[in-house]
Amino acid sequence: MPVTMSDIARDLKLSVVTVSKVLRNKGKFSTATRQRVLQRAKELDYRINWVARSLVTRHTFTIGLLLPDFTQPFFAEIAKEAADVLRPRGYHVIISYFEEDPDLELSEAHALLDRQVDGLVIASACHSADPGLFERMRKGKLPVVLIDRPLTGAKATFIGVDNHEIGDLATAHLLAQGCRRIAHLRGPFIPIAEDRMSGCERALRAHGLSLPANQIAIAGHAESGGYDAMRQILQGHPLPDGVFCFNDPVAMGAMRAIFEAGLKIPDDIALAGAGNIHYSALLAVPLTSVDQGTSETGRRAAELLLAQIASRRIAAPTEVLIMPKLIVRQSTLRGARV
Amino acid sequence: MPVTMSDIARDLKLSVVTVSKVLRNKGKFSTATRQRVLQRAKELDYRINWVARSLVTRHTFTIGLLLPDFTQPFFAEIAKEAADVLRPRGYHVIISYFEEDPDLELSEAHALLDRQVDGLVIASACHSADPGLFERMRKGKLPVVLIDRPLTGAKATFIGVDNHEIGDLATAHLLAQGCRRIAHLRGPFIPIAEDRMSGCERALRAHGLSLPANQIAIAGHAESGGYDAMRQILQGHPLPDGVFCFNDPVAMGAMRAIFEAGLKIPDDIALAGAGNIHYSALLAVPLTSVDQGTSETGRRAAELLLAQIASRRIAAPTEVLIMPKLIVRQSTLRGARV
DNA sequence: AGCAAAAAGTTAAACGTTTATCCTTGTAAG
DNA sequence: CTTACAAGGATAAACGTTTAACTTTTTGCT
Repeated sequence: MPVTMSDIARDLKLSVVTVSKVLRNKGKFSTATRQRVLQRAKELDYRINWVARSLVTRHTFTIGLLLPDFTQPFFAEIAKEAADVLRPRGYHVIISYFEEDPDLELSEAHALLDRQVDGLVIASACHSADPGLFERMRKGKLPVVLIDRPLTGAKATFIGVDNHEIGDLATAHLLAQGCRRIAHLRGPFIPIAEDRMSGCERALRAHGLSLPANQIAIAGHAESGGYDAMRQILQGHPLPDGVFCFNDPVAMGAMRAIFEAGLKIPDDIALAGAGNIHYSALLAVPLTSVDQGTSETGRRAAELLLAQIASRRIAAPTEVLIMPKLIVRQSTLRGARV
Repeated sequence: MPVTMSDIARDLKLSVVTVSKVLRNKGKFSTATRQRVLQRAKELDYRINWVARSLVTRHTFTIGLLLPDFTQPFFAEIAKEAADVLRPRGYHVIISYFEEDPDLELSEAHALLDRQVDGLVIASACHSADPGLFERMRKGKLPVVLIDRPLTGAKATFIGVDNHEIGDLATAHLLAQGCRRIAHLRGPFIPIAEDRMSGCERALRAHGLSLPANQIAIAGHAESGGYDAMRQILQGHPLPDGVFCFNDPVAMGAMRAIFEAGLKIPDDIALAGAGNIHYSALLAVPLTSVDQGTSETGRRAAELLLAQIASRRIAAPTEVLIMPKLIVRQSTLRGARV
């Protein structure tokens, strides 16, 4: 029913090939036929069928974006920045999220490949690369960029933040603010959470302190987890005077728990998060956070992917580490008291 | 290079058609060949090529989602809920955002059609439907669901919230809390913003009050606009004792401006927003907001679209109006003082 | 045994493009 | 006046499926 090239060709008594060449402006044809084709195309409101074109060119101009959860501001911004880079080059983004479920992640990844995406950006929930998936991508010479969370065993380009440094920066700042009993609400059991925690420990050791097991609670990555974990810490004793949280949503949950306990931030407990999401500045107490260069991550991931696609070969796996920046706000500002 | 059906067919000395039928489990074949095909497919790690299938079936199992900005929590949640409904049915979502730019919106809409999406969900920035676009969709019998923002002149299913009621609910609540000088930080010049404002006026009239022009400021839809608009109101006189904001981000900006002016919420000024976004509960003063049923919107939009696709015809344009709910939090709680 | 119908496949064509190769014609150089 | 080559275009095949129509073999029933 929709207008096709052969409609134009028939009307103009030309071959489809000539029409195709004119519309792509490739090959030889007279300016006369060029005009006729273009005009007829406009009259009929011709639109190319990308499915048909993709089948023969083996190029869909489509990128798969596989994220744990795009209602998290961090990932939403990644998606936006990536789309920003991709769109001017004619690419569209197929988005897929897997709610931190490794099985779903795997099946969605395959589904995106089945749709013949030209490349994949993945922020994985898995610890290690699935051999089947990566074998398939290798065979298909499909460009991949991993973001945020590296995948052990994956020979792929990775771009993320230095998570060690995040833990170190935040903790060192808490120490500089005079905190001496520091607790950590840790993330899930994935490398980036381990790194943030060990960065925290590194900073403590540098001050001759340590992170005792009873000052660590498992919060996961969401607000509710932060709330629960903080309540757990508040049961314990002695109470911490500074808390470093895996990320900002966790810190928000912690904030809620601290308020409920009738304590003050930062006076009783100083609170630091990570991620520097948009709303961190607007919270009950504006939240000190470690910025992880979200927009740069999304942007560069897209650029690296496009570069791989353009070069028609899989790049030697590179690792881009973005340096985090501490953003100090009220939640940790209690004036240094050595 | 990738494995195709003809690879399987060749190995098994069958025709491609038989392989195709087995893999789709459609048509007649013996259980013996069924086994052989399935096993060979597994051995070769065969994956269907959706581009090829789509070309002949004219069905891509792909839905276009056209949003103003998916870093806004409201739209991110819409996207998530829609994807949640769509995925179990085998659909994927191509996401596209246009930063409130009508030209970009139009070209993106056409680009999605060029990719042969099976349906479109649009939260438009335009006031009225583009005849060209809607003509194309009508001709192609392409299902569309408009969400959040209706489009005058568009004969399409619409699902959104009763914006009149939002303004009414919030304002009536402010009045019930004893506010008597109510200001409004209005959104952009689009129908939903007009409705929220006129709902606000309706509630005021019901109390024999009005919304004077100097108590209205244009905030747009973002935090920064809310900040500027509130500062403008704070220049004026008399100061309001209650403010209804177009949405929550605007209210957050207003909150910032009010604090900067050294005023207290809700004692000096009560503040109400709309949208009830996730972080509203975690702000400096937890924000009273009007919930607009975001997740229901996304979910039902997807369901309505799937229903249209299944029925193979464009539904008679229906309008689904979701009733908003007032969520009272601290930012307006000052105890009734008649 | 005879016949219809079902079962199990096959062949041909189509979906809407692009790519590669081939065929005319006109023109300029030798 | 050839010859060669370029310009402008056409034809054939391919991309990987599905659909429709057709053939052959088997089964069931009387």
